[in-house]
Amino acid sequence: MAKELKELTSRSENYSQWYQDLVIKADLAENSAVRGCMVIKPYGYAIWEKMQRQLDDMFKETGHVNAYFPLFIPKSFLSKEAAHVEGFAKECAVVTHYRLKNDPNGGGVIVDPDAKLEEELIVRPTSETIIWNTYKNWIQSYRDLPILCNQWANVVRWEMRTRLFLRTAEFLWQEGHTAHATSGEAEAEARQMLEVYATFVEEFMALPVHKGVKSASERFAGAVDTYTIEAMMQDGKALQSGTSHFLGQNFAKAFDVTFTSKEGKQEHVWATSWGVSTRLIGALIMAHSDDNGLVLPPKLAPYQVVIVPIYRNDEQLAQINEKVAGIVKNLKSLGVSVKYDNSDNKKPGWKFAEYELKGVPVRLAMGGRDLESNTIEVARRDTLTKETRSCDDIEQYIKDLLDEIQQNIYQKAFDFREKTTQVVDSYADFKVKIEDGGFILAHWDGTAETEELIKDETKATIRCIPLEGDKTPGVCMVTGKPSTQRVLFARAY
RNA sequence: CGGGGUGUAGCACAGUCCGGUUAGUGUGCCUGGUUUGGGACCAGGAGGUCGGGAGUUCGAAUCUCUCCACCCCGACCA
Repeated sequence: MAKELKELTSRSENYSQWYQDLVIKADLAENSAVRGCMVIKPYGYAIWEKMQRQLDDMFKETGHVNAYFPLFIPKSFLSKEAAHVEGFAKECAVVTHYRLKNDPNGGGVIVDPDAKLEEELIVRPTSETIIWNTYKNWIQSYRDLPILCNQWANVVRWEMRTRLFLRTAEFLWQEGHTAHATSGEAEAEARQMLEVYATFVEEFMALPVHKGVKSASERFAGAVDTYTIEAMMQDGKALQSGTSHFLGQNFAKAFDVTFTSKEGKQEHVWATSWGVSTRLIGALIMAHSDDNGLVLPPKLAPYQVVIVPIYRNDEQLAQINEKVAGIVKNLKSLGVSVKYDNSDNKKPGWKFAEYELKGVPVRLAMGGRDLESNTIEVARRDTLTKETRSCDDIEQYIKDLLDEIQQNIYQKAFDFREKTTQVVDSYADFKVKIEDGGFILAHWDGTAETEELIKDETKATIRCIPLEGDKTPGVCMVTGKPSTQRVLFARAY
């Protein structure tokens, strides 16, 4: 079994340190020379690429197309939607000049004071404003609708405190921005994309989520309704993993985007926006990994299988190379991504530890003994178990095993979530149970005051008002006033 | 932005309180050899603006001021 990894803090010892260590040791990302901004390293970026490819396919399947809008937003645009500016103003990077010059006092380069911009540019924290300013010109008639655009981009939010993947000043994401003729159609779009996100996170990230709607105070700045998927991390804190907003006519009104309806009337356009970010990588890490390192679900692992040869001399290596080549070929033809690591500058033991740390779902090892007996050693990352099997039909076995691992990782996360979800009826009980971590289902009177009180006293927030599950009415655990259904509480990232 | 901590070789750290030879240790790296079924061993070698700047001093990794970065706990947030 794996030796205790040097320098990887255990989860029980210090969960955030474990997370931090893991991101670095598994070579996913590192802090950069720029405050709050990370360098995503090749292995981490490979995971993002897998996520992107899958999500992009799902967006295309639901009728969306990709486009690209500017990084910079004129300052005046941001202030057109009152709630929006209120929500983002405090965390915007601002471009004020367009030129540098040599310091006449010899101190390198300085900002040229003569190159001040007439109007400052905001580095986008999100693109609703620049996009709706653009859509204004694209939309005249109901025939121009719907517009179903997505963009893959980077955005900047000047956060006070950052953590690799979970919260960085710059992050990568996709943002969908759609325009519709009717409220119902926009609402359906927002709900559809929430489903797309939930499907992606559950099926590919192997992470169960609660779908729901945000309370007013947790709503996106400028939205009428914010839909969310909420996942549970191993330390008992919830992570908002994707959001889809029904924006009503707020942005259409702010940017004066109207169309002529079939009936010949001028109407404001209805909108949605929806996004997921590199934060998902943080969720992936925190949900499944263990004290030995990453555990990646096969569907998102940069490579699903790694093969390590064990040999005493060049002749034996040549024999193993030949034997493994056939297996690699067959695995690839079954659609399995595989890396054969026969590099001579690392020892097998080192490779075992390394790929375990990097979360490769299946590791195969072939040595002299296996050559003799036509066998191969199969090691699972999720259970850390090993078995020796015949090479006959090993490829199909591996393919099936990958499905099983995907399922097992999901099941483990699901069981954990269920185990850590509690139903609570009294506020006194809530205050006790919230200390256990996990989700709490409780009745709430629907007011911001009660929500605020709970947050102040317990640090727990309403993650969402679930769309599915028990809808039985009751009474608020704090005020005793009527409640239409239980809502989902947790402490959150 | 408030409180706390850290910054010395690629990485992890000691040395700082109490200023004084040539700044150490582990690991990693390079060379040679032996090894290879869970992070190998021996021998030799290279590698440092002690986070940046200013100051005190005959002398600063060490004292003072200042700036910067990172981590932890808060407030804010995807």
